[in-house]
Amino acid sequence: MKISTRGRYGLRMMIDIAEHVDDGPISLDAIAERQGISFKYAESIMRQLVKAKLVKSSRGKMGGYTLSKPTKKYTIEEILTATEGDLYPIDCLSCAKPVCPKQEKCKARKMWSDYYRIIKDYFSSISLTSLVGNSSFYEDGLGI
Amino acid sequence: MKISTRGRYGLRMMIDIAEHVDDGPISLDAIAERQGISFKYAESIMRQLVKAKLVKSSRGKMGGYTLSKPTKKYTIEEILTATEGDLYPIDCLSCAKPVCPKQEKCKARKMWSDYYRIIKDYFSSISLTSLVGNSSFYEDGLGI
DNA sequence: TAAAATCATACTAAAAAGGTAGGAAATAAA
DNA sequence: TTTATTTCCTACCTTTTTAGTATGATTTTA
Repeated sequence: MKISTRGRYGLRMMIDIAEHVDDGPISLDAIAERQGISFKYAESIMRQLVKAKLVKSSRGKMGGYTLSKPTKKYTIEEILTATEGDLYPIDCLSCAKPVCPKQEKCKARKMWSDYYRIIKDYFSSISLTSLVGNSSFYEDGLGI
Repeated sequence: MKISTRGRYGLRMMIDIAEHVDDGPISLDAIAERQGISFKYAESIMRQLVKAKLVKSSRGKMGGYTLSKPTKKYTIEEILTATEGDLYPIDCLSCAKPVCPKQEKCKARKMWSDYYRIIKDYFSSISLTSLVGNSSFYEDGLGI
């Protein structure tokens, strides 16, 4: 039930880009440096974010990464899904998986699907803006 | 963000004991057989449940496991906590861990602690009774 | 054209998950 | 009191996932 470093680092990288959104493309070098993540590991996480179309990349000198839409349009749900994979607590809730043979008899399936709905709604309700800069959502000083 | 087999199997084992609560101590052999879990693996999961005082054991011939309180008094939260470990999404929320040096600046801590509260409350609100037999909570036929 | 940047593939080490093995200790029934 | 049945305990093994590294190709702008 723990989130992995990919999810945590991915979120921090998105926050980092959002906080430098006015500076043009942000190089991975700068992001990895600021976030204290190795360049190579950050690179592999960034690839997931690009693949999920959450960030746009520009190559070559002066290149880097930029958000593909306004900060406030991002939800934490889509960022976590891109980096962690789906948020299902159990694989058998996924459409992609073959139907569990015990599904009809399974006494906990509804509990898990309700749980999934709750956490998905929760993360969908929080925008990236909430985690950026002096956000009101976090004005109590609690802090990833 | 996935639950492990220990959590899922542990829950099924608790349901199994609850469904045979009137039959005296239930042998692990019978539980493992019915649940399709290897005896040895079930044994190691059961040890956690005993340690957490969720079930009582009686040794020797005719021995086995029994609930240590009425079925309806169990919450899913305590069963998952016993088998999965704590439900924290990130370790730094745990009191047992040293305080994170970035805690004051951390922009996501409140998001994670709110998340923890939500899922803890959710699982605390569901009793084991809900998952046993022809329960009303699951009368729609959805099924672990 | 050279430096700075992303892109792509493959590999490795450490940790966690999942599962086994063998036997000791306790207890109730024969 | 013996024997079969049962839980208890420690240690170990295998597989999968996580976390991170290495090497080099490709693209682009100054």
